Amino acid sequence: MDWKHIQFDWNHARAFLVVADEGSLSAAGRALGMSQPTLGRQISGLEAQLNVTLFERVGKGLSLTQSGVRLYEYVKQMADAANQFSLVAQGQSNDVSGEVCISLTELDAYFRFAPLIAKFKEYAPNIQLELQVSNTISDLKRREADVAIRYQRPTQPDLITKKIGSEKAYLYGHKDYIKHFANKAPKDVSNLQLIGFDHSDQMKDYLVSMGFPAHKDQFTVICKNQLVQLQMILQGGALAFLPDHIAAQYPELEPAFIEYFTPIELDMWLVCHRELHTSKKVRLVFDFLSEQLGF
Amino acid sequence: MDWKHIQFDWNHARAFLVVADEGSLSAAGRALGMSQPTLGRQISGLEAQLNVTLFERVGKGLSLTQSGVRLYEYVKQMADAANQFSLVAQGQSNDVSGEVCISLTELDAYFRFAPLIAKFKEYAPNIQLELQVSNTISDLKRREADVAIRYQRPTQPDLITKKIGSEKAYLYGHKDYIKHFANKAPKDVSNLQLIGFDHSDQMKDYLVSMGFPAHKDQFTVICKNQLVQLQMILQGGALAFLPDHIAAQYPELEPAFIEYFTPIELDMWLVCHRELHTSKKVRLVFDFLSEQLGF
DNA sequence: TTATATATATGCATATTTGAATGGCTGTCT
DNA sequence: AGACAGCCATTCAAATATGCATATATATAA
Repeated sequence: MDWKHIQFDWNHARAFLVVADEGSLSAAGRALGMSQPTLGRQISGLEAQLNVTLFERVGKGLSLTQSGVRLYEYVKQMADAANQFSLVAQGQSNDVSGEVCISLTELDAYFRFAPLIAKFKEYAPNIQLELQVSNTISDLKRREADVAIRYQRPTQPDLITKKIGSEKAYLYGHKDYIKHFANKAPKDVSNLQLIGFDHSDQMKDYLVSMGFPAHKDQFTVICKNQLVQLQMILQGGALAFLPDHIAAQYPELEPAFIEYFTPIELDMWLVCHRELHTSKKVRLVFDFLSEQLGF
Repeated sequence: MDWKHIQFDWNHARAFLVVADEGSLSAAGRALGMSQPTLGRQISGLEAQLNVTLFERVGKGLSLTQSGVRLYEYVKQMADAANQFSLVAQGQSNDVSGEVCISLTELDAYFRFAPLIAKFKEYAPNIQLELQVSNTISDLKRREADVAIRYQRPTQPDLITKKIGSEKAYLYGHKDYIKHFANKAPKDVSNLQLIGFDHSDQMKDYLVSMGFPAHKDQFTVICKNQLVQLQMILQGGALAFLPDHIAAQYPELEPAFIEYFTPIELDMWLVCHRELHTSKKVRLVFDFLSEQLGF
């Protein structure tokens, strides 16, 4: 390997980037927590070492020369890599260790989080995760979980929330079952079997509001566990609500009465205690989920 | 902009890279022109700052930890960008200025070099180029040119040579002209008109060796200037040798007797005085041409 | 085992880099 | 015009990083 081309002072390169972005030595100094003379000397040093004039000193502030503009691109690349480096280093950091508890739904745990665990292990090898898989909303205030994925915007003011996505839910069923009432309107279909979420009338009322004369008797099964619901509709013989990104993974599933319904729109929120957000390990998990699950 | 993630010491990151590549602090010190204790302290400093153990001290030499392996990728990226930075900086350098004389053929000047001048201006704004366009081989020893593109390997020992490509030359002509003797063998075509390069019998002898009974009388025009030759065969009525990459730019040109000839193979050499190669400006031009025209 | 070569770690004198203070310059607002 | 705010350059003492000399550890080979 030939190292002679990387022998210039890399910290000076960083100074160059920040000064170019901030527009002045003073501003760069503030942004970087260094003094203005230091930045000035670093820039001069780099210019001397490279024999290139990077800035034109023009009264108030500096401005990049043409050479500076051309070189900017490459320090930018260095900084991007440095950023990644730092980010990954944070995860590998020895003092980021311990357990973090995540509350999420069965569907998210199964379909969204499970594929990420290998990546997470690389990202933060010293953190152990506890998954609290349920559809009941855990109480972050009582520390039932450190981070939660929710489908309703939390109202408590002392929580940090971040919208990380949105999805649509349709009424899905096995295509063989749906075939029986293809082209029919919901009101013309009798004896349709539904799988309900709980004993509340929420789902029934929603269907009725869409012009579907649903009745309590049609709820063959009531089950909060969405994975079980999914398994049931895969067997055919009943319909249930399912987010479309999950139904898309099963070619045998099809939406029912798609032209009669407006889908249920659900926003996906990442939630965390305000004070926990200052904890390195929790923050790391929060950021990881936000980055991996986000838009 | 948020700079807090790039606040670690970038020079320490470089130390990390070199130590990882060289396998030991001492080797890295030698490679980098620094002392072994310095490298050692830089690595320790980085480890302390990131709170990550990068190396395992294992008797003789160090070896990367798992965290080190993961982070290596990113310092590598930093170094790649740093390399680019340095390379471009060299071109922008104020002390790389002056005139450099390039000797090349008309075809290369016209077709290969002309498209590069804007890029070269960016690459080295302070260098002025003089092009010596001719097909006679300039004498680099007498400083008739600083850099030359040649199609014969130079034999003088005090020249730096680098093979930067190879091309094939066929006998080309306008397709309307070639139509007249389509499917005929060269020996069955009488009165074919050729454009010769000089008064030597080189071209004639080559054609004869290929089973083409060429005769001196058939050389309508003798002209060393290849651009003029090209212009003439574009008018139709004669054939001339032309590198295929140039003929490819003119759809109206077609190779003649392609199945009866093995093409002339030409290697393209970049040549430069051995002592001139230590001159920054000449070296820069040499490297630029090598990179831009090379394979 | 012992000698050797090569590695890392440490103490210390020296060289370099840094920040606070200061002065000078430029553009802006009243 | 004059006061002011914001910037860069310089000075100098203090903090920091560096290299040399050297002590120590570990493989390899006689």
